[in-house]
Amino acid sequence: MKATIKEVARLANVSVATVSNVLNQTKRVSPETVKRVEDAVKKLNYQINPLARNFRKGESKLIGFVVCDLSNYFFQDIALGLEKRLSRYGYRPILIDSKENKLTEIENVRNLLAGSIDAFIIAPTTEDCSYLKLMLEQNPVPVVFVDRKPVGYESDLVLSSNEQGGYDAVMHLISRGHKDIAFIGSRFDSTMVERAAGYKRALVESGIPVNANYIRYGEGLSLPHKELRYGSIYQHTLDLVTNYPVTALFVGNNMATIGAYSCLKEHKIRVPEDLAFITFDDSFWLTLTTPAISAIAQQPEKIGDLAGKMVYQRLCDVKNKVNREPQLVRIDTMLVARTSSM
Amino acid sequence: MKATIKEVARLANVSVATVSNVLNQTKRVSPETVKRVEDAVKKLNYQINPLARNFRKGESKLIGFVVCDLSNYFFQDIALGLEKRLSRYGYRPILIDSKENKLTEIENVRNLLAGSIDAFIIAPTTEDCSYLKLMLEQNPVPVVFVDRKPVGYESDLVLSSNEQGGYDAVMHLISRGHKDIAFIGSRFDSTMVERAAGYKRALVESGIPVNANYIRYGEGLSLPHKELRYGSIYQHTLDLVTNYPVTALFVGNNMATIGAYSCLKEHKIRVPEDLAFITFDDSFWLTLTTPAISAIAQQPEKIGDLAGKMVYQRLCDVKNKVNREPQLVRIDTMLVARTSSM
DNA sequence: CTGAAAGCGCTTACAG
DNA sequence: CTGAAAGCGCTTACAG
Repeated sequence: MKATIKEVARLANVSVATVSNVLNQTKRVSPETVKRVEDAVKKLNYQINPLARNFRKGESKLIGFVVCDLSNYFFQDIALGLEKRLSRYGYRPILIDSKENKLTEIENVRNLLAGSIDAFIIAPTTEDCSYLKLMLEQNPVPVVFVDRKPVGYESDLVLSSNEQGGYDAVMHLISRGHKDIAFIGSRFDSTMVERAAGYKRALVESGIPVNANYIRYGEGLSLPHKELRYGSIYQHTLDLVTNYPVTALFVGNNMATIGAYSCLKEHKIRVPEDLAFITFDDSFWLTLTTPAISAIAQQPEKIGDLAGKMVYQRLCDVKNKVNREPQLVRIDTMLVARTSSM
Repeated sequence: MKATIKEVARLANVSVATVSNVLNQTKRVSPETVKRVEDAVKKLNYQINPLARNFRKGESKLIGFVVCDLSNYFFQDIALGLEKRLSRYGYRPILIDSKENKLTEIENVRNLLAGSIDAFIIAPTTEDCSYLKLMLEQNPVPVVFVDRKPVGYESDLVLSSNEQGGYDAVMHLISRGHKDIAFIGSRFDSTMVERAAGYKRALVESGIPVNANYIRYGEGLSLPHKELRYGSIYQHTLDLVTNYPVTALFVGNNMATIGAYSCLKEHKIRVPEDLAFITFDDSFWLTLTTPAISAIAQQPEKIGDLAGKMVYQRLCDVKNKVNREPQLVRIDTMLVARTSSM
């Protein structure tokens, strides 16, 4: 059925070693021999058997992308960038959803590891990633983290400029005359804390006192989009607009915006007249709402691209027995001002 | 470093064949021997090397999901259902984006095939899938199609009840008193034609003449969400509301709705007062617009789940040398009426 | 019920 | 520059 390297060798009248060397350009082979081999390959329509090669080389060419919440399209966009980059190197990502559940994440990593993955890219569900120490001890593979900063496991890391993004969002609101500005993060984690830090810096620099009541965090559950709208973000939003004189709201990510904006809509809070609104994460539907929603745009595809680059570098380092310090890279964000904050 | 089956055999004082048989339950082994093997496995923390096993068995446990347009979240939701189902069988999907380009699709299939994929699930970019005949000739693997009906290659197929969904959408509009109802499909393909057929049946059954000017198709390009809004769908929408006395619009899918709804918003067409609106595909953001948008909901996760089931069945059939006719399965849709059509 | 052995299709020191 | 040969870690007839 499918030709093997042996048959190519026979037809070309050379050894399998030579065929392999021609195919992989691992050794110099005389031009005439190369020609004979290539002709035989063409004639037999030979294609290398990757199963055999991977087995032999002890690699799978698969990279596990373990995502805290795949229903968040932000991560799917990261996956797009990742796939594009990895395919250039002959690698493929395996996507797997942790559903914001630490145990699921650990189970996923364990499964992938047992399935002979070559490396990991992880958007962790919680900060504590010390479990990786034990799991990767016997079987060390490179890890690159994205979007959320891990604790307990030192490795490469790609993050957005969260603090600066938060700062830009709030400076924008302040420039529009707002002073009573609230922040709602989707959950209490390093990423949201960074965005809140930018929020605070903008206030402090502008001489506006920071009011602890104005800073909220949700639970960051992985819920179907439909249920999101009645979760804690919705409640925080309602509480803020009902019981506090806030005139502007900065929401920490796209998922939280679903809850917050649903609340404003249902309670007929006029945006921006009653409440100016801006979110982290740009999405196509932010222009289809009335009014269109302002955002601090992240660059998820770029994050994925870079993570792919970095993990490949590590893979090369392993082969070349090079040792480098873990790296932290930040990706810029950009203010996109729309009617909701104008 | 990592223990092999040989070491387990030595420690348990049995042959590697016996260890393999215990591990895979391929043969009866005496309880005492089983115990000895299991103890050895535990002691050495042995894990089977999937690379070796896959090579030996000639399978990769990977299934290629070749998607016409991954930026359409509908397909990402299918992927979610697919992944869940396949993981039960020990398989994993490899996602790959054809970007609505036939050549890219063919190239993707070729690449995956060279990468030793065990089967395909394909959402084809165009109807003509005859290229598969040649490519799978030397290396036949099961194929299941989803969402779009192929021509030139007979295989299993999972589709939504498009005709019925279109019918339901339009009957809903008619029940609200509309007679001048337009349809815009994202592109001219079998799926959109089916939805248009439901549209026509509803009109005919209600004694409303079918007006050819009211039926439009876009180009179905894979564009970034932001550019979609100024494509042909936008133009068709503008033409319809400007030059024809239409009072209701039925849009063929979620992507087209981005273009159509952007147009209505920009031209301040009041929905539903000036124009009632309903789309195919439900999405979370349809409730965040003003007004909320009615939809014929598909069940993408269920489609993915079923496609996974069917492809697995085929894989089993191949092993058991069973031959079955290609199967076509339809998944129900559901009317979700919101303010845009009320 | 158990084991010895062949072999899947490659890659890679090693020898010449 | 080329080839003979070992071997990666399994599974699977086959023999007993």
